[in-house]
Amino acid sequence: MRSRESAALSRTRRARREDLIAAAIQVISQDGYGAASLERIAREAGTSKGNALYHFSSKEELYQAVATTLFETGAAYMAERLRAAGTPAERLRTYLESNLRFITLNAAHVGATQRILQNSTTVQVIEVEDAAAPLRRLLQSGQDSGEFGAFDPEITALSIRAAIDMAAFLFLRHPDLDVEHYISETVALFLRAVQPAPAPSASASASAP
Amino acid sequence: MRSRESAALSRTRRARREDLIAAAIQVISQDGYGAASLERIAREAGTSKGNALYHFSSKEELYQAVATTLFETGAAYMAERLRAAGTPAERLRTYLESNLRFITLNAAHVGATQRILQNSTTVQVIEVEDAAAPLRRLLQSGQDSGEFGAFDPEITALSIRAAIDMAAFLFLRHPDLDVEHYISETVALFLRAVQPAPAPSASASASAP
Amino acid sequence: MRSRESAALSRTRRARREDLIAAAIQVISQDGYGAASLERIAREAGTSKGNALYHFSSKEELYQAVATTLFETGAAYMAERLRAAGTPAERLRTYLESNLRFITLNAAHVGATQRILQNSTTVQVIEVEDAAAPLRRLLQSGQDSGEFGAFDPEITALSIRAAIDMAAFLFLRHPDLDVEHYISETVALFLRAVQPAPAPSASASASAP
Amino acid sequence: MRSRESAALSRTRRARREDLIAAAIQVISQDGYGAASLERIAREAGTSKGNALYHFSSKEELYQAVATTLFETGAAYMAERLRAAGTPAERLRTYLESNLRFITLNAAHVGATQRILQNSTTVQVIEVEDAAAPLRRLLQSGQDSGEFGAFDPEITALSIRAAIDMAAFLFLRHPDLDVEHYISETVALFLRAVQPAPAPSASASASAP
DNA sequence: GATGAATGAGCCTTCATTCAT
DNA sequence: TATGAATGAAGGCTCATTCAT
Repeated sequence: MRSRESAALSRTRRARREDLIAAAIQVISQDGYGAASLERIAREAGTSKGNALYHFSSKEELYQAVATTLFETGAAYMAERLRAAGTPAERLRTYLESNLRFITLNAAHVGATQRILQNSTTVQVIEVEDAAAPLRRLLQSGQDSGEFGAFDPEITALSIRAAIDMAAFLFLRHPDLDVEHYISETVALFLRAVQPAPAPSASASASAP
Repeated sequence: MRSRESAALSRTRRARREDLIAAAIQVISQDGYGAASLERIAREAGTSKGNALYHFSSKEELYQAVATTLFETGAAYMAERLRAAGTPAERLRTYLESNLRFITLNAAHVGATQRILQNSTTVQVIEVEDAAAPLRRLLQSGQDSGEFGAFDPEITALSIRAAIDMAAFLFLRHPDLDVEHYISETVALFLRAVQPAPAPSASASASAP
Repeated sequence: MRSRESAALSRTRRARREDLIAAAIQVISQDGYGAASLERIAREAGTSKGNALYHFSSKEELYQAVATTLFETGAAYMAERLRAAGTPAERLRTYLESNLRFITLNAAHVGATQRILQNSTTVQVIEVEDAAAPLRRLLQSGQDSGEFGAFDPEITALSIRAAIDMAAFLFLRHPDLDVEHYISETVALFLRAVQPAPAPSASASASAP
Repeated sequence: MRSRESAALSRTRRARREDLIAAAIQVISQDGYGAASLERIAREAGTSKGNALYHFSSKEELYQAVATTLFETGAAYMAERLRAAGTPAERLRTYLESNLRFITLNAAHVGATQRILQNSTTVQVIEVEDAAAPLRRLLQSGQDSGEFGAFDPEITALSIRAAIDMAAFLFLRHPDLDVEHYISETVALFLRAVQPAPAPSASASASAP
């Protein structure tokens, strides 16, 4: 006779860890990084501080898990969307859309991880490589093909990354934001920015007759 | 004992406060917000924890002073540059240039203040208004005059602010960055982005034969 | 290591709290209110400052517990003694005797609580009502029945309370005092004081011929 | 031309000390013993912490001065009133009246001194002798002359002292108290208490038929 | 797996005291 | 005399971590 309670008690190791990761995200998002003590997080997860340290040998390790799970799910999410090749402009659109949509779906997780990475000295992201590097290569390929205009791809990549990285806090502060509108506007903004300059022909001045 | 250091001893109250503000910026920039204890900051300023609390009645007040001095100097810096009116495009250029140049000149101060505002619950910036509001109005005036294209000025303003706010950490991480190049590229990027769409001439419609 | 002290280790939460309450009483009685630091109290209880704050969330809460336990035991002690009704004189005798005897049995606890109530701004006693009120009513009932003389029951009650409240420090300073003698003398003193004035007969004026 | 300011600046040493003593009394009475820091007291006296320690070499010395001035003025006040001899009953009346009246006139000073003596380990009162001793001798002389009844003079003296010592806090808590009524009632209370037992006349024995 | 108890380090803050001016 | 500046000790409290059960 396996009671429901026994099912609850036999929670697998993984489930408990996920509870704690979710609790850490929740506490950091709600009360701030500074207020996120192990005691507080464990209580949020419905367990004890001692047990939390049974599943994660240190607080830093729990925070590392928060970051790692985010990058794993994020990478999986975007990998399938970015796989399909296309023109650089299409790939830039897909990159922005998938990034922003993933962030809107995981705003608390993203925001908490950003706080952790900002404040922790030991938590590291696996991809040590500059987060803007893939984007820079994408922009360069667009310039090589003549589809994009002339600009410093490094700096442009950084500006695009800034807009993306800001999104989590934007959505956390304004939960009622129209996500689709925000995404399409941001995509359009940067697509305009990377377009080649219009030929300085008569038609250019024609817009202000 | 230290009677020879009369110069050091005659330090006025203001000088000591400035020392402590500078030390707080330095420690936060160098060792991180979490490592910035009063003891550490006071040592960095060449004084004692007790004396630091003699000049600032609490740690929060010291942090508030870090934020306030930044906004005061920042407002003074940009006020004279933004005073001169001009076309919206010129004003956007000036806004971006003065913001970014001020940040490059005060990267540590800006970065430390951002960390403080993120982590402190009590430190407040005087201008409660949304930091993106003046920018949004600037963009709207450009649209009204027909100089700028059609886009959501709120979202565009947020993206521009994101690029600006990111700059401090960028310069802190990469002190060897070519500041002028970075500024001119960023300005050009967003000026392109707000331009009106080119007239749907033959070359433009060529993409859909 | 300490696995042999299973008795000590199995101490329940309540036992540890009682240890700390007893230690607080001991330290305050012995070294004074000002010297009673949490560190000192915890050492006296055989534990650490951190653990003391694990059992009581603040020093004030520990002090509140010192006061509360005193009033609980005191109320229980006197309730059964005062239950039995009787003439006002008998009830006054019982009130004084039970109060004073309880104090002699708990002099350190009473004295420490008085110091706490004098010095703490937050510790409160449950019975907000004036401590002299029940005594005042007792005196009034004696006057109504004619058993007591004419006097201001409020002021008399205050004087009796003063004698009672002083007792704890008296016994702490003079541990060798004859308790029973002290109690019976104090009872007799105040019983005389509340007696009706003797009839102004010849015999009364005879003492001053 | 001696301006008023110069008069203020040339305050004599004694005047400054008295200011500080008065400020200490005020702060202790108003904010409590625990809140009475040197900084707070000096500010109340209109001077600086450093200057306070110029006039009193330590905080304890200031507190000692608070106690000493009280006992000097108190002794002077009562000496002239107690000088005139009389019957023990008259002297007891005078003792109580002068004590209580002095306390009502100096309630804050008396209360502050009591707090200081309770909390300080070093402040001492000059008359180390038991404060109740003169009273005990007074009571004994009344018993020797047959004017007072049979009771333990030591314990009675302590009860009377308790009523007196409580008076300061009573008046501080209830500033609207009718002082003269309080004094006359208290005097009458203890005069009754020390009277000889009434002769076992018929009316007295009537209570035990 | 899980918990309560316990510890020790570190932090902010208060405060008496010292000292140069 | 008087003050501002500075120091160091001490206190209450938080918290990550350890451990016995």
